Amino acid sequence: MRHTHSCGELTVQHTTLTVDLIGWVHAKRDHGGLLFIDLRDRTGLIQLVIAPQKFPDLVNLHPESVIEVMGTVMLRSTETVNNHLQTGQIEVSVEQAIIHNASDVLPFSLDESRAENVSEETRLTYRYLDLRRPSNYQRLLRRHKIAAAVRNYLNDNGFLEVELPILFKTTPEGAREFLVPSRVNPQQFYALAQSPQQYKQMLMVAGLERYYSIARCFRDEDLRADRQPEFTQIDLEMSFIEAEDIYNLIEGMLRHVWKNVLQKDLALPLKRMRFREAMDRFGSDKPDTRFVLEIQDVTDIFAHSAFKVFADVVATGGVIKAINGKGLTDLTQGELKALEDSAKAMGAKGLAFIRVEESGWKSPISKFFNEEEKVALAKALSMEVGDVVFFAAEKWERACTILGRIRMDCANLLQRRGRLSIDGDRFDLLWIVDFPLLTYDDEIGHYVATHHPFTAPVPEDIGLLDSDPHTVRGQHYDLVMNGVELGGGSIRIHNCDLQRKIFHEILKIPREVVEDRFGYMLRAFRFGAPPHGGIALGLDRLAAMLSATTSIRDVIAFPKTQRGQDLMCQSPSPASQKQLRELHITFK
RNA sequence: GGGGUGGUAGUUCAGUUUGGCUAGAACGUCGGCUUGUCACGCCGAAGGUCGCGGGUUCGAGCCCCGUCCAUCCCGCCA
Repeated sequence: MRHTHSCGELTVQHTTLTVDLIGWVHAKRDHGGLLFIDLRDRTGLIQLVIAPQKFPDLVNLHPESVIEVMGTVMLRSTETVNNHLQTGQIEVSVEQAIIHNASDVLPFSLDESRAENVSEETRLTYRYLDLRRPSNYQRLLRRHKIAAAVRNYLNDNGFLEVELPILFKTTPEGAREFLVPSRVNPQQFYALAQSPQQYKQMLMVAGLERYYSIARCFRDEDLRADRQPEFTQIDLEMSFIEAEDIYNLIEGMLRHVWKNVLQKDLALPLKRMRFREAMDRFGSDKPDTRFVLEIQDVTDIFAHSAFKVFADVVATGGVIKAINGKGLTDLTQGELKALEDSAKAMGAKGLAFIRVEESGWKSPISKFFNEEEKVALAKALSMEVGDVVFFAAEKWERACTILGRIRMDCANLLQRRGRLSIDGDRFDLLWIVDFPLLTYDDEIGHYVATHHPFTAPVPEDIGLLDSDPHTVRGQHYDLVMNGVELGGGSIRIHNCDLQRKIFHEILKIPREVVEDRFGYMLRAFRFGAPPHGGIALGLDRLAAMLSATTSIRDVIAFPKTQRGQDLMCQSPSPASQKQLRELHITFK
């Protein structure tokens, strides 16, 4: 390498030294008889002092040009020291300069305060420029450190890193897949792996005992702020273990990451919460427990109410849930409307409410309540003047999720009013456990796997598979942080007969489909399959949250837009007729 | 597949409510000046397919219909 130092590493100790630096022109200040250039590389900035008459070419350079300079490190005079700059006590007096690449005028400013506001569309089109911003570099650096800490920890705990195939086969259940036509097998397709799930289970049968990979996964579903068509999982699987072993391992791994990346101690063990409790109290299977605002069940109060709407719901097996938006009686009409829209988006018909004001309750429904009901309700929800209470009267799960959404909306409103503050570096981690193994799907008329069909039932519930399938608990666990699902895993089925029963009798997958898609797996389970289980954590989400950003696009080098396009290289793009012919693809 | 928000100069936005003069501002760019700045400063100039297509109108950035793109959410994500 030709340069002697990085820009950011220079200090007063280098004074009088002759150095060779190379980097980008971060900023240029032309004073006519004197020229300043801030030279930048990934380590930081250093001010160059230049006599413009000696280097006329430097005067007309655009920012982001790449130059190399040789010069002497000088101590700045006290009145010219810049305390905002790491290297602000020194500067380099330039004696020689080479322009390696004069930049065109930039399509947008890379100045942090301005670039933040530039549309993502523009920034993604010129992603290689956007990534030059120090904040973006820091995010990729942090992601790298997380991955490195994870690898170190797992390596030290007896894990083998194994790369598993990305070209897999289509599976009947699960997410929509990307199909890849096979040239040498006409009319046959691979599917890009949604996850290494089945391969890693085969590794356990193969006797590896402990496997991990930082695995790329592909799902052809619609995108969100925290969803990309390709994403990365910290994927691992272990043999001869129980759920407790996974909790211990992952908690240790997280502590290692927190220590190495954030220089913080993570308090262990992590809390655990049953699925049922998470739904009842927070209206979500990924509860944000950083603030209270809990949901209350008021079904009993209104079981025999004169208010027909509530009584009817209870009579048909539904529940009445309520949440107290503490101190939000100053809701504007617009905010109330927005809450109503939220509720409707979650499947509610409307959003009943009570405003608790000095003059009494203001509500479209409270006139139907009798005194006894009002007293009980006020007590159950600790209603005080200034509060607003919202209701959901629905089937249990829907009532929970509606108010779960309202809870998050209320928290946002309270934050905007400055009445609720959530510490930016607070991380509430917890395990969600005791999920139901199966969920009944009304549309198709039978049960589907709540997570995936390989999840083992809790042993003492296996007998209920035939009689009460909905009560069977799965040995599944989700890891949740600040209301975001960081990952999930389970103890797997390793018994051929049980796996077959789940496929055939419970999930009603036709016999020939099972044979075609999972036949190899069932066969493997007849040759000494060890008890095993594992987990997958979303690296993108983890990196995003540890970088204090809500969009995983911020921690992915080259993310795709909501329509799955890469704006920089313009993919996807049409294929040539020749390629299509070779792949045996014809369009009508 | 559905709903919300947005698209005006290179960038970020105002202008759309109530259709009406040559569509503005800041930053950037270009030219000039400037030896201690670090968001340098001062003077001047250029820069527009108002996303695209159609319609209404004497007249459309603004109203109507369609469409494309971005983004957020619902569905979906075993």
